[in-house]
Amino acid sequence: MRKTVAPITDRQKTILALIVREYTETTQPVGSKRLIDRYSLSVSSATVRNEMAALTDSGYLRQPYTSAGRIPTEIGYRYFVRRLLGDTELPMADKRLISHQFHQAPIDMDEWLRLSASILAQHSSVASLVTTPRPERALFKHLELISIKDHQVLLVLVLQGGEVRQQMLTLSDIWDQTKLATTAAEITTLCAGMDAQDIQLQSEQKSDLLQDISRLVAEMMARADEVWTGEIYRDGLTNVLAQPEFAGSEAARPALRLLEERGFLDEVLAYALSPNINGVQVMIGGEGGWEELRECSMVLTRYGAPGIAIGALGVLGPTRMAYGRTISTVRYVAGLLSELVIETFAE
Amino acid sequence: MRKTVAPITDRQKTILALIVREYTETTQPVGSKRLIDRYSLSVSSATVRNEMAALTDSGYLRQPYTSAGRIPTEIGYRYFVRRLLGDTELPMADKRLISHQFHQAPIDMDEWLRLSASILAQHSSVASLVTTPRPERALFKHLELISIKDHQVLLVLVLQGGEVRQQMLTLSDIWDQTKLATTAAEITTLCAGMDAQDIQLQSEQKSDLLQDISRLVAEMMARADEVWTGEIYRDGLTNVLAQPEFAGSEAARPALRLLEERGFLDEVLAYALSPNINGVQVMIGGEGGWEELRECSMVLTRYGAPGIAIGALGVLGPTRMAYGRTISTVRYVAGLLSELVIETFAE
DNA sequence: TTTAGCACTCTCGAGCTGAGAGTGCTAACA
DNA sequence: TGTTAGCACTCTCAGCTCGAGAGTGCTAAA
Repeated sequence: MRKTVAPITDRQKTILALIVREYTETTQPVGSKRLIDRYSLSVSSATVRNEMAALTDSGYLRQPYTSAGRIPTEIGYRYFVRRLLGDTELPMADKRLISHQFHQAPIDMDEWLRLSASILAQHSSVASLVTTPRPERALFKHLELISIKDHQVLLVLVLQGGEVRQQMLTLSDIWDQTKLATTAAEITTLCAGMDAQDIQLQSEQKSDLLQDISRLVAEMMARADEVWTGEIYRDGLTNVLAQPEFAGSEAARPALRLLEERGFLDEVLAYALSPNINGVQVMIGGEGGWEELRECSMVLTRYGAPGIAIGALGVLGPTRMAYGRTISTVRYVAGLLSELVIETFAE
Repeated sequence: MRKTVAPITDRQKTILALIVREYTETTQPVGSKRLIDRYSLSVSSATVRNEMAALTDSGYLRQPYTSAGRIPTEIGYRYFVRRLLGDTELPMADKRLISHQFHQAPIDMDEWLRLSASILAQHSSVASLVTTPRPERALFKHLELISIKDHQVLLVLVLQGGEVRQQMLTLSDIWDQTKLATTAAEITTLCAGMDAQDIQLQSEQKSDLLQDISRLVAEMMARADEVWTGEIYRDGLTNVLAQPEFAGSEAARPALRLLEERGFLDEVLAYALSPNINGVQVMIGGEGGWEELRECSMVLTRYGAPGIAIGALGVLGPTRMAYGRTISTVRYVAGLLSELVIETFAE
């Protein structure tokens, strides 16, 4: 037997895993008797009790009150997810179901994202979160200037990957549509494939309208790199409220409130999208440092393809959530969306 | 004394109004004693009791249980809102506060709408709902075709008013960017200012690429008329949960669930936008026929300017809501947004 | 028509209680 | 030395009673 950081025997691992499983199913503190009744263990309840006492000492379990059953602590959940859970695959039946829903939807990225959020929410009874995909770095594709009225001009900027950004602007002089079109075409040719910085540099050598516009374009692209102005699809917020541990309590409200706040979402998304993070991330009990999420966990991942377009998706639910199922669902949906992104945006 | 449809004396009106007011403030059934204690009435509690009994018989009030105080019925609320409330103005201080928040925000319609939702939610402690503005009927402004890769073409359609719609399409033949640009310019010239139907008709006289594209454009515009693909900004969903009558109960969940459902939102918006409806609409206790909203009310209105662009905004809260304050807030925010729409979109 | 008085009704929270679940400890056992 | 049976003990929870309090409707007098 090798030493680990947290000394925990194999039997204790088994018991911890069973308690997590039982607790996520029943929402009730798990006692030694119930455990051996339901999982035909080859030891007696007294032995289980000893092991449970040991796990409690080590911090993996806790008792809500003296002489009640045990429930996992955050540490317990973390150990379970990172060491005991392994890589669970979504059952074939579920995969087929989800894939079917995907392929009968209309061919429209918006609809796919909405659907993804809905599937995640329903499949795991949690709140879900899906962003639009976009290139890691905004690259210029096309510019259009459309005269609206007098000094008012609509600037339509198309980025590589097909993201469209528009902005209304007021020019100091009046230009006719022909002049605007020529300018737009000129910039389109000059800036093809450039990023915000390149365009910024280049704009300094120009003059007049050309300079103003291309500087503005650079600004818009810089903003596109920083702030996620894309839509964020949410679903199943009320699922969280339906969880028994939140019934009749106020505990879920701050967590849901967080999902309405742009600042929080931006931080979470920035984390999920940071390039040094790979695979599905699980944040248990507000690990990230949000007090409001104490009784919640998040399962997050990136989707898409580097160099083409990436987005983030994830799920927020009670700490007591079916991690195996949720993680594999998140992973599977991310996989499907990645395929769609590649199909749609591949250059 | 003249006969009315609902025979109700002036004193009964006063008492009904006071009960609504007191109940919305305290969330407690209102008794005769409390009423005369707090509002120095010139009659005794016994008289009030008699009037309350009469109002109960007529259906304006009800008792949650025998010998408790009274609370307004839906009928009571409706009578209050339509006959007793009058046109309340938002206090000057509130107006200034809101207007200030508006004018220090960045000049961007998206931000304004988000802000409106946030203001509505905070100001009345309810859930809010704000749509993007758009023309009553989609009118063609400009078309752009951008070659993405091989057969893939990005179609960018600009509608009058500046709404931008994009769609990726796959053509059977490969066309270079020059040809695409020429085609787009041609359609832009031919279809300027037309609506979906005109373009549909006209497309029949053309051939090939021109016909395919303009037919597609007509389709997109027809869809723009029917379905609200614009964003819907929501805020304050958790405010509703914070209301005491929903604390520890499941009653608010179905109502919030409804706000996540596109079908419901489309119906509500269609109602708020229907041209024969004017001013602020109040729907009390799920008047529209949604069972889930039994304990909720909605305050809805249209904003914008006919012929330019219109949108809808509103609020969902408990039946026991501060109608005066809410209605005037909704009206005021709609007014501000209308101004912004006119400034931004005026032709 | 209004009012004072009064008996009556109902809720709500506090306090009590027994059942039940689960524990930790001890001592016997393999 | 690890495992197990037995047992006394602890704590929650649902159900109960009960009295205070709020509010009513009725009656009879002003």
